[in-house]
Amino acid sequence: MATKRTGKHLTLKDMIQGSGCTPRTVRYYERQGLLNASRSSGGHRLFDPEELDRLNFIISLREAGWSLEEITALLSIRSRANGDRDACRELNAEISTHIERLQQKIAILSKLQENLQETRRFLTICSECTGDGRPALGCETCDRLPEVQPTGFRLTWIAEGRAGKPTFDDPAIARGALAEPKS
Amino acid sequence: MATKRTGKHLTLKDMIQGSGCTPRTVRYYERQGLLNASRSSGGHRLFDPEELDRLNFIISLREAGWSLEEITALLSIRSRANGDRDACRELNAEISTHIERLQQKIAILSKLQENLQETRRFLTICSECTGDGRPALGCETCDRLPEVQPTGFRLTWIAEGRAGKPTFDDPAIARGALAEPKS
DNA sequence: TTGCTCCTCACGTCACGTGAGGTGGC
DNA sequence: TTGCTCCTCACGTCACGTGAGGTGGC
Repeated sequence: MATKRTGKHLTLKDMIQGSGCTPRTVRYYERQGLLNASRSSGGHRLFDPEELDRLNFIISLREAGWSLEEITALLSIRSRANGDRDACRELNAEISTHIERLQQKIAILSKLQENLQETRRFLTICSECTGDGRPALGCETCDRLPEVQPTGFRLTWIAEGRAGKPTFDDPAIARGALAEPKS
Repeated sequence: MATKRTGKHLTLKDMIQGSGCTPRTVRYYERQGLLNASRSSGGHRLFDPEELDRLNFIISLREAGWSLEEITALLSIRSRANGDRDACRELNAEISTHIERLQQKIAILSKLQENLQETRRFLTICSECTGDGRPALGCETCDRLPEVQPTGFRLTWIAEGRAGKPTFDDPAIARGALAEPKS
């Protein structure tokens, strides 16, 4: 990486390139006190290299759903505590609850992932649909589909496809009473 | 679950209890067209049981970082497409990119989780700190800590603990020139 | 000197939160 | 009738986005 340096400092651009976030976000975090920056003679922000690690840490905590206020609190535990013994205990407790929340979130996302993968598998069945064995009222009782269906499939496909309209453009269906204008 | 029913419909309360979100969120989603509701004679919202599944699906997609606009688009692909053949292809593609994004996000959160778990392990070392072998300027060069440290630890502990102040309340340190008022 | 980047207002937006004041329904 | 829940404004907030108009620095 060709990180342009002003002395040993990073510019706004370095921060952007090293984190993938927007300039606005970096400026915002600095104003909120989450990042520290000195200024060049022309007023440009100059960041200590460590601030990039800090930025990336903040970004992943944000991704995990933490608010900026919670992140600020986490980062300032040691400097605001009554001595290091307390700080160590407090930080340990705080991080433990963060880990728990994180595990719950990962569990939710993993479930969603399975749901979507199953949905895709079901759509593969539908992509080979010929219209045979499917009643005129839609896919709801199609005998090519397993009875137990993932929510994603039910909500994006089954529920959106009823209202009595024919589904695939199979001639046997298109000839029926419910034929619709085709594109 | 004692879901109170008005006929076969769910009330706002049922939706709240079945999803864990706030009333405001349910109302907001309905106004945005993400949920459907009929009304009782007194103007209270009545939801079809399927709307609760829809709500929970929306919530997990939100948790995964999707915008309401993206969710709306995903849910309406079939009803807005030029026929089901197209809809099936489009939905499949859309879900595939969603799965990819989701996997990336899960990877980021898993890394963060490891980072925090490692940080906690390091803090355990610090909780047994006696002050021996640690220089007066802080923990930066403490020989009880491995050289390679997780970012979480460096940012919440090391970086917040320098500025030349003594760290643990060890008498040998407290006697030094940099002693601070203790609580 | 030219380009690209940076700067600060200042208003906009997304996804809700939070009262304020009034009504529904067991 | 009493309590609890529901309703609709309407303004607030969090974490930024998006120009507008002007300057810095290789």
